[in-house]
Amino acid sequence: MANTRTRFAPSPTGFMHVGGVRTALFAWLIAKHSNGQFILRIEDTDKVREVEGSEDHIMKSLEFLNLKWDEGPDIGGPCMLYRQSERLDLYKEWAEKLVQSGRAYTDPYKKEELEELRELAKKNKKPFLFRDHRPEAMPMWDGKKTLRFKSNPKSYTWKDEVLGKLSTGPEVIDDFIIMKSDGYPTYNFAHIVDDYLMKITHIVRSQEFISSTPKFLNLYEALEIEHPLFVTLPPVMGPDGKKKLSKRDGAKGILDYGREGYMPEALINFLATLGWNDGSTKEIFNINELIASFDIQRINRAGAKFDEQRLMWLNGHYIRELSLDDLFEKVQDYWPQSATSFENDYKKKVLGLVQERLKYFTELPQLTNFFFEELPTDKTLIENNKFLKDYQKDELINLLGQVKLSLESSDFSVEDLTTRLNQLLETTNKKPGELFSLIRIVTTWAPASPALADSLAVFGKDKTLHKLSKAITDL
RNA sequence: GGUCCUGUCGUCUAGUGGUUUAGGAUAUCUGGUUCUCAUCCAGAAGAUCGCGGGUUCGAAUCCCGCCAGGAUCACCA
Repeated sequence: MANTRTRFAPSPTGFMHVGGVRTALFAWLIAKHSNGQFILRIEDTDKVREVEGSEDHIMKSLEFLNLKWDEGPDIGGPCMLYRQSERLDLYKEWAEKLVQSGRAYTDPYKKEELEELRELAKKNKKPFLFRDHRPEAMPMWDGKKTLRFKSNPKSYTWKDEVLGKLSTGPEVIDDFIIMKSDGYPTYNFAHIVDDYLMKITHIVRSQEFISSTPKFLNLYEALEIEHPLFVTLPPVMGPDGKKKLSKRDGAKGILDYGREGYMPEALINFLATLGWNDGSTKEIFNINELIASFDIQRINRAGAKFDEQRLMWLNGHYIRELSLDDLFEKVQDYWPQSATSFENDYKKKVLGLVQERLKYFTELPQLTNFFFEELPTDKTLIENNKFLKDYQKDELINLLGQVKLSLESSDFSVEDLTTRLNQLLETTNKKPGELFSLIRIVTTWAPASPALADSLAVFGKDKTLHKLSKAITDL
């Protein structure tokens, strides 16, 4: 087998959502698994739909996941140019070949004429085929008019590396446009020429291209070139699990997930197992394990839903595996506003307490804000607490008074706080559910917080005592 | 409508004729970890393997039919 070369060939027509990135990842993994090359090619042949900044977004998305391309428009490579708009001469040259061999002809129809023919076919409930209307006289192609491929309709059976044997009849093959009137090639033509010239061995793309594969096969034949292996990926489904994920249903870009605090490692792990598995019960794969075990034969056929729940679990897993210092580095832009004036040491202690409950970084403020600011007194937290709801105000104040008295002589180490809290259980004759709940609530005024002694130790003596005093007055 | 693809717990999936009373993960629920949330541990519930025929001693696995969902039929990729 030749040196494996795969490509990711997006068109710069807007921001790329996670489904596109999944295609890129699979192509990248196939290349890297065989020690081959991964090529980035920009298919910018549609000047009308082109959106400024798309190419940048595509590159940033891949870079975020650390999917490096070996050849591409920014770094070049043996094929020189990796933007289709820069390769127009090549397409013209190849189109000329087809014209000369009688396999391409100038399309004489006006847009309205075609519309009419289509309408007519629809009226007669017959499928429209352009080849039924091939012009008698074929005008010379001057490189500026629309050029159509003269197809040779026939049945095809071909092999897809994922889907296996696929076949269709001649009715799906028609004369299609290969060069547009603006001088640009269509995707249908350009990608075939480029894949050949760039020595691509595997075409990795998703299922929407299955139905056009027969006409590609027809074109490969006319061009007298061999086609690469077809690797058809199952679709990525949206939240309803039925339709393909799309921007309209709120599909996000990979950089959006990055901004929300999802780690590249988690996203890669998630995307890789969306339509692929290694056959074992292994769920967690780092990038090297993926490269080593990725196998085209184990790509699934059925569509897989993009399930954010699962992504969240994976991200939480990767966050927990991080060292505190590494995590601290990564979350530095995600602290609540109120944390700005605090020392790094203090923030690090807080982070240590919430690391195991963090699922993604933008959750950080709601998990930690009470360590940096005083949340408003919320008596419903006490009224709705199953242990505290029947207590009289006086009792609560009395308990807090005892707590304050004991903690005044604590050194606020976790050990000493734990000892004193346990002693208080005995002296007050209360259950942990009652006493600890009360202290936790009045020192944080948050619905949830880390373990009590740990939290108080981070607060420190002054703040804790202040909070207790304030609670005694406020209640 | 034509053509093609797909169909196993809610979700991601294992399974390619017989250690399958269909396994794992996630999500959900319960219990434990001196309070909450989370982690971790233990456990529960959850799939008549899309449906109906057939082949076979035996089928999620092979064959046929049907159904459902999806993709595609552009001077878009």
